[in-house]
Amino acid sequence: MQIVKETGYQPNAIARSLVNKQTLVIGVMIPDIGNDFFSPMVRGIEQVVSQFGYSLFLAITEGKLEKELKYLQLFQEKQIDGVVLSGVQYQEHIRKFAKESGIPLVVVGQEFSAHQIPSVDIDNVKAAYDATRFLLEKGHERIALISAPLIDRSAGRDRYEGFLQAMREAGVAVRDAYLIEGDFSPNSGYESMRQLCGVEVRPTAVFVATDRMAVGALNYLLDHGIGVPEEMSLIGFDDIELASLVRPAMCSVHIEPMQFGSESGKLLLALLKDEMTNTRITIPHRLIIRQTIKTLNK
Amino acid sequence: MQIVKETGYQPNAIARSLVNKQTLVIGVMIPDIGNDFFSPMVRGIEQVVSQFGYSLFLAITEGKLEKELKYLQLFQEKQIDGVVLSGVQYQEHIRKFAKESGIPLVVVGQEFSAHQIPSVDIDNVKAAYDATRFLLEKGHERIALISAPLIDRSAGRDRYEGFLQAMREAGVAVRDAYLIEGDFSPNSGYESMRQLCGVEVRPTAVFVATDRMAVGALNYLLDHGIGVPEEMSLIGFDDIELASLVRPAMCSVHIEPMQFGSESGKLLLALLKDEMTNTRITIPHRLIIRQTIKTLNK
DNA sequence: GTGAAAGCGCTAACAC
DNA sequence: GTGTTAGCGCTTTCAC
Repeated sequence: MQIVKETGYQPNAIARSLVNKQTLVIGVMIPDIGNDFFSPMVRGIEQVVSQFGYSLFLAITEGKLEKELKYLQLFQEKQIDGVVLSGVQYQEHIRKFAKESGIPLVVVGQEFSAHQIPSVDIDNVKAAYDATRFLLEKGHERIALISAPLIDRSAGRDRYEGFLQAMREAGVAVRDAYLIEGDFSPNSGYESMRQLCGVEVRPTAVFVATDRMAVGALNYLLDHGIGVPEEMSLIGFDDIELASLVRPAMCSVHIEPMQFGSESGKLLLALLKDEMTNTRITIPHRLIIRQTIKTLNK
Repeated sequence: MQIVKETGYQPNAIARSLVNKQTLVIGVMIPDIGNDFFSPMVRGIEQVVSQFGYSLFLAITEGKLEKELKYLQLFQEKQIDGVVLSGVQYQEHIRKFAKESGIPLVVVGQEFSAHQIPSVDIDNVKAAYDATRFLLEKGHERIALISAPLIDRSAGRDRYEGFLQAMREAGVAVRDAYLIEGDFSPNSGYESMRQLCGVEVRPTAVFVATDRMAVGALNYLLDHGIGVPEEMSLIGFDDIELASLVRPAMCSVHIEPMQFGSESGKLLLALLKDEMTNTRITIPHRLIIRQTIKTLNK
């Protein structure tokens, strides 16, 4: 033991992994790291798995299929113990990976449970329903929606459905001109709001499916002297820091990205111990009321 | 080869690494991943090293010494090929690591070159000098500084020095009450601005050492009906997306965090091939003029 | 208890 | 060229 200290001996984890068939590393595959959802998520994963000796292998795909495939293979070659992935474009390869690799896998923020893959997500349709309901309760009826791309199941389709559901339930019709599809960027929010303001009968409120687009929408109003919330109410989704930093501070649907990470980390850890399987975890959400919603007296 | 396909054979990179003494992974150690500087930096690293077959091992330290030490050791145990680190608190251990581990290392956004460690950074004092100089040229003389914590060499001390240097050179005195030290948070910017507005002779402009604090400062002004830039000019530093998303859009010193990553990736790659050593790379910066600076006629 | 040996899956070096 | 073997640094097994 004295010799160990004197020579500065460091055990070789590679050799150990070779015999133990366990690398103590978990792979995290995401499209982008500079993102208000993915980066706290990664932190959440790190926080829980590091307590059990695991470290992270980061796979940034930039949303490219080729990189997704490359990293999926790398996960196998490097004998990764488990993987959590999010924001995947092409589900087919993931399913194949899940079946053939034998590596425990959990998916975050995406619907995969139909394929027997454990996942953690929020209830997007319920959350969008809640946001819309809130606008309705404040007396708004001419409510528009700036949605995320509808090919995106969670942020796009599900939130779109939740919006429609609330409107339908309240018995208020929604005009086609009030339904606009953005592309996630602040700029698309800006342009969508420009369109909305050009409609003959302008809406009194808009639900924007992501905060980044909502800030763009807000900026259009600010830049054109349209009072918020006096002339137009606004509620976003995600409650990223930006929502509270902007003025007027924006109403939003709060979710906790770090919680997605910690929950998926826990799920994966359980999978690695062969405990349970095929679970689906739903993270709670809540409305955050700030300055961008006006109460209308009908 | 047919058999290979039929059996779905995957080579075992662990075994390969054991004999090759090369893991093709590079370690990235940062305090926080949800950060407008670190996350694009990581992306920059990934983009260049992935082209050469390397992947990333992510070490998130949360600024804790214990985690820094743990990961430094893990880097050795896991036979990481190279490491890039940023935002390190305790330099002593890094130096020791650099000398004893034999693992190529590059440091980003921090001054380490005195210790023979390759680094990439901007010229913080020059950048702060330029920002201050710009304010001076616009006719301002009562200029305040909201600095980052002065224990931080790059964002704190260096930018502080650059500010003073420009003021001294212009021959304009700076009052003690105009020098406030923030803590990086938007809220500290908010409170610092409150202090500044309470001074008998209010400044006409303030240079804020980071955009996040600058947004806090801006919000104080907005919340208290103080016109920006009519009554108070503002320039931030970093040019994070937030700076352009806020209204009025903020002037800032632009740096390209991704470039820090790609440059450090290139440097590390060179080190791994035994090309050069002990280099120091300086990333250029530039002023971004938006809506928060007023021109004064003296 | 302490010590020697086998083997994890690969690559390199050596034969044939 | 094709085939065999040694050995990377560790853990586990088996003998003593």
